[in-house]
Amino acid sequence: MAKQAGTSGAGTTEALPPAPWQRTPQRAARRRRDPITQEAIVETALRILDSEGLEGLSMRRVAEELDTGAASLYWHIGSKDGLLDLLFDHVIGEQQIPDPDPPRWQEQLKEVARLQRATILRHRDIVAVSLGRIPMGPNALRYSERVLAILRAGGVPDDLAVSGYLLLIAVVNGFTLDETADEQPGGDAGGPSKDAARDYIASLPQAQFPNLIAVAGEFSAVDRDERFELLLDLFVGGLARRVATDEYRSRGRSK
Amino acid sequence: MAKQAGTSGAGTTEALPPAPWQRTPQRAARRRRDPITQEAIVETALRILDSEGLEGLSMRRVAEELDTGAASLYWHIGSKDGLLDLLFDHVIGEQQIPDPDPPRWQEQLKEVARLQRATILRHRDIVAVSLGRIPMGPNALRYSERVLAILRAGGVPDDLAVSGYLLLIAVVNGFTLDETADEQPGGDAGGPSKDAARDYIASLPQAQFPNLIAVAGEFSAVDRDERFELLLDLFVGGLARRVATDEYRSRGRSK
DNA sequence: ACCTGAACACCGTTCAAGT
DNA sequence: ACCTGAACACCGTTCAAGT
Repeated sequence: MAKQAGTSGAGTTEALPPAPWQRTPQRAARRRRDPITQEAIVETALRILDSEGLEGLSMRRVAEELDTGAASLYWHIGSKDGLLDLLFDHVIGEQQIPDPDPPRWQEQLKEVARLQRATILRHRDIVAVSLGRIPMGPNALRYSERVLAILRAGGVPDDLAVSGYLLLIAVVNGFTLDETADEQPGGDAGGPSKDAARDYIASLPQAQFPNLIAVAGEFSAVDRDERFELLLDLFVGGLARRVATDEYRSRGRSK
Repeated sequence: MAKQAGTSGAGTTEALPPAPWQRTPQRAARRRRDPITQEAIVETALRILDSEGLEGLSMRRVAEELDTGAASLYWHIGSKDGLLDLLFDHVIGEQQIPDPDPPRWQEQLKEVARLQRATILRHRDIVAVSLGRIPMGPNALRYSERVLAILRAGGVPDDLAVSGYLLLIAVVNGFTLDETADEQPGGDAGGPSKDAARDYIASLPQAQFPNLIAVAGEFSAVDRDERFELLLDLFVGGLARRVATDEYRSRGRSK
């Protein structure tokens, strides 16, 4: 709580070399280096998001990590909301979408979905950041381009390609949103909530909740990876069948 | 910005009857009545959520609407987070799930999804509230019970019923989450972002974004209701086919 | 061109004190 | 049992001022 000299202080110690007996706090080597680029701000923000969650991500916290005051950030980014825009696009850029391999478009689409899920699980609170944001940054555009390439190369007609693309990312978002709600606490070992929920359901009045009680065991029986694959099967399978149906219909009509 | 006398004031006007020439601000009649029940707090919070969004929903704002200070709320609710729990469950309670009609289970499941979407669109920011929350309140349990009843009465085996139920609400959440991102501004007439996005995409370098540009028109062509119905078809259709497959497989194995 | 300290108008929450 | 004012430790953002 007390101010540590030379850590977040006023800069009066700048000219002094570090006294050799002071235990240097690990990253002290950076010390007033790299002149606060926009990129450095985004990377710092992402690190804080991962380690402390969206709650812990404040301008003051980012600034502290960069050895400055919060006000200094506003020359590089317009606002916290603007920073979150950059953060969102940065994370989208982490996904490496493969080149189209037409006969494998269904499997490739599933790969895209698995990649999205993995990215969200790696940066759990990013889905909260994405909430009110339309993905329109440079990385988001490249991402869209490459996913659409897979669908169109696979022979999916344009209207279904767009709807399928938009629905897929929305659906994966929904799944992981639900999934990340389960274990909020940062370093909590084991999950009390999953089994606790099952026990709680089992203790409910039988007369009022016959169905819920009957299936209580199933809530924790299927694991999440399996459930995710089921979702992909339902969705991508349905999309493929739709493509086939439309092809059949338009062939029948034109010939 | 200036304080209006007698509207959010300190309560010194309590004994005075309302002067007949003052235009009474519609609900001024309440005036220091009902002794701040938990329910009143929740309802006030929901009204603020709807009119001003989650951003505008602060303890102080809720208290103001109830003619008190923020501190007074803490005797009735544990914390703001606790209030959001109550708010979430309250909104879930708005959904009226029909009694099972076994042969119509697929259509009924779609109805459940449409109801969920309508509820979210009626309280747009509720999806942000639901973010880290596991639906375990009394209304959520009743809701789960009734949806599961529809699935099981329809002959869906327990494991698929649970997965199907969980996936459906997640998927609808994802869809509406995406949908509500488009027009954030409160009373904005017309949507600039939809067409603006299309125009922006059209202005991109052809060489880098051939697919995105080719389908630019499709982004705004299909309307949201239609896209939502497509999602329901893909999902519920897929689930039904899965049920049939499993039935066939288990019959084949046992006989 | 880039950074800073101090201030403004907010937050959620606590706590001693009132009735 | 219920409510209150004042305070605490935070926010995002602005702005005059420094180099």
